[in-house]
Amino acid sequence: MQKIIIVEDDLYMREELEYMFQKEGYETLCMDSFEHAIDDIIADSPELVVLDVNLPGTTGFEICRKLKQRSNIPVLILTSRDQLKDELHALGLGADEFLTKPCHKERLLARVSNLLRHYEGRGKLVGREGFLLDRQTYTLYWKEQSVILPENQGKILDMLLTHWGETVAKETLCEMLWGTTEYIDENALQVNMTRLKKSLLKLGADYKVTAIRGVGYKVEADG
Amino acid sequence: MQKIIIVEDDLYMREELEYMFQKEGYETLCMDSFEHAIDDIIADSPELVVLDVNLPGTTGFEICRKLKQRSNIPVLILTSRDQLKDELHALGLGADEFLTKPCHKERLLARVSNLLRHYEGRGKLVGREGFLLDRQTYTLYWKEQSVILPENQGKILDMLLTHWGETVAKETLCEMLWGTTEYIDENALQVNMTRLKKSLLKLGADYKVTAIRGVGYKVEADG
DNA sequence: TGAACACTTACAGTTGGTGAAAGGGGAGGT
DNA sequence: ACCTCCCCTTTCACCAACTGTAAGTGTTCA
Repeated sequence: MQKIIIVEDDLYMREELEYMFQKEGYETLCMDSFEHAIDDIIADSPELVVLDVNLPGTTGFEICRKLKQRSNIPVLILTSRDQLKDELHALGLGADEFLTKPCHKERLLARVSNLLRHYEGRGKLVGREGFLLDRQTYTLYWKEQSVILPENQGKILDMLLTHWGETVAKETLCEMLWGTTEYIDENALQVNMTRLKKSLLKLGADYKVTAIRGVGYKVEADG
Repeated sequence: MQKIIIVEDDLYMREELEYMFQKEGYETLCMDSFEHAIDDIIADSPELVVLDVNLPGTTGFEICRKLKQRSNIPVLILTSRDQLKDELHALGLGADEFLTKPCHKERLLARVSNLLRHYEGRGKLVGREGFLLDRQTYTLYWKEQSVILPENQGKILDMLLTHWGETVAKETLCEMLWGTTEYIDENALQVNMTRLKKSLLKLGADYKVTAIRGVGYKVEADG
């Protein structure tokens, strides 16, 4: 079942949305604490996030921006301010849809289903805008190009992308690839790293894999 | 450069849209004949199609429906009728965006760029909604699943999908695969067909490949 | 019933991913 | 300056997957 996370502080609105989505067959989850919203949402990896703009202590715009930096989860922004500049701002931040309250129930549901349709069938993707990896097939998408990575390179890149910004320990990578931390063949890992780097280079992507001496590896913007 | 096809019968509106898109850096192409619109659009394979609803002899809805049956090209429907039911109808037909005229220039451009962003990095896809093939990697997407097809199976399915509904001659398929019509090894084609069928079956897709005795093959809905 | 035509299976050749091994290169510390 | 880890790179042999050939079975239609 497709899961929708609703981030909204107004209780009445929240319950109305939840009822509406559940009646349509979606699984819903509401958030009323906004401190660790980003991490919570990513950990839950829903099919869609519905964000209110006016939230105590933060804004939907801010959550949207941070969320889009670290994931590819679809975002719908819902607000009572129907200013054009809000809509442009939201779309500029990477929001996928922008609707104003009050909104016809049918329109909201149609737009939600439209949004989910766009993301459906793509498998689960990780990465940033324009640099995405299909976790099922290890197909890497970059600027109109798509390349299939061999299994090991795909697994490594998957792990690195889900921990964007962090350094992933060599032990973690070895365990994921071969299921063992005891006898670690670091050489095999290095060879696969070389191959992954070569793949990224050949693709011309603006991202590269960097070694952190004595610790592990991480991905970062190139140049 | 990203190409946008504008289907609009009103000359003034057409030129205004064309000017706006060109100023923004898009390549534009206008259509004023609507008889072979579908085939022309697919042959041109633009990054986006902007459709007016009221057209002489047909409607934007009709073009959208037919286009979506045979391709995955993004469609934006632009109309002066701002009825909710039109919007629901458009989205129901598979349109990706629906806007009403008159529309703020900024809003239109923001929505267009939003739409293009969604399709970017997916490579070129053929097929129907929910049953799509990446022509670069031969990755087949079906209901949250994604599978990589071997080159030959991919090429065959690509050819069959781009000619949805039609029967593709065995000679055509052989020529595409091996570049020869003279010495046709039909057996090799049959073996690859068997393998493709098995792949589709394994995936559980609602589509199958059928042989047309003495002619060739085609894809159709299963069951 | 017979003759095309389509389907299926088995097999061997080729290609491409994989880890082992070994040598080269660079950063950091003494 | 030198030495020592650690990381990078290349080469080689093994293995899995894709491919066409071949041969045999099943199906359709006159």
